[in-house]
Amino acid sequence: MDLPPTLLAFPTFVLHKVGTGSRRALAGRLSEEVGLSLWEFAVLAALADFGAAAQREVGDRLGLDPSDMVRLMDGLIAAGLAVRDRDPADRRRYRISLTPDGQEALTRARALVAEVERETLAPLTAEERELLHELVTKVFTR
Amino acid sequence: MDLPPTLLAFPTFVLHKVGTGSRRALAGRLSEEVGLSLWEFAVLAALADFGAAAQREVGDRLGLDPSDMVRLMDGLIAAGLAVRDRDPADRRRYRISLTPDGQEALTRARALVAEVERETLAPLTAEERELLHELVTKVFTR
DNA sequence: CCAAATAGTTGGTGATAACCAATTATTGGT
DNA sequence: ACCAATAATTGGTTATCACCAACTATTTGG
Repeated sequence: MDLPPTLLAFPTFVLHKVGTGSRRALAGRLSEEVGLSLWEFAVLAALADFGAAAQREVGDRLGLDPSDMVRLMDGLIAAGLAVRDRDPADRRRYRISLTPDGQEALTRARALVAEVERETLAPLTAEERELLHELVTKVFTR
Repeated sequence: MDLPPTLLAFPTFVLHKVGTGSRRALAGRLSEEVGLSLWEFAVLAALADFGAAAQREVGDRLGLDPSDMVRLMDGLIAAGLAVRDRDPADRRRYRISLTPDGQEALTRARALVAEVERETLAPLTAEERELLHELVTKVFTR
């Protein structure tokens, strides 16, 4: 694959290529080695970071449609990684929380993500990785 | 959308978010303002950068399946942006080349991409944009 | 109390990506 | 001359993404 200089001259083009490449690699290994999809990992991370929450709330935070959230949670619950309890104070809502298995899966996933990321960013020094992180974060939180 | 710190702590996660975000923005404006898809833009760029070539060759360079390449070229030819001539030296191959209209569309597309990119990377200084470009290029050409 | 809003669920849609197999026309190697 | 390889084409598949409408159950504001 020998891409045209015209495209490679655009930072965002290369950025997107790197982004999708690393996402693909990560999705594959996360699925194989921990049995999680990227979205499932994101939900577990949200539950760990923000604590138990309504299904809607987690979806909103991740930018996920409520209908997609239902199906995602179905999977996590079937896998025993999360539980869905009705919020007694408002019985429309659930209180989604991590099970011990979910905590453990998240821990393993986190380590794997870090590992795959180290591999992806191997061409960079530690300072460069940090710098890259800062730059994209600055763009992202525009 | 309030993403979990666990995810934001991964450079590649933020990178991917920025990549897809800018791609979405670019695809929309390129379609509206120049009438090109991103793949069509890529093909025009390849033709301009590498000169007339066989359909297969352009597809290989861009990492595009031959069957998808056929359908993409059908569109460009119908729009009058490229022409498909049989290579007289090997009549299995085409010689794909840009028409004047194709050249002109590419010029406008290039300018638009640069403009959208400036908007996307607005939070960065010129030096930071250059640095970001270098860093992602280093990762990409692992 | 009643209407409107909210949480969750179900069952979709349309776009795109990234393939793959089979076929036809043509060429190159031996 | 013949066979294998190549270029292009056709007609698919599978997965994911990012939605949307309609519905039920429940709560809240006026």
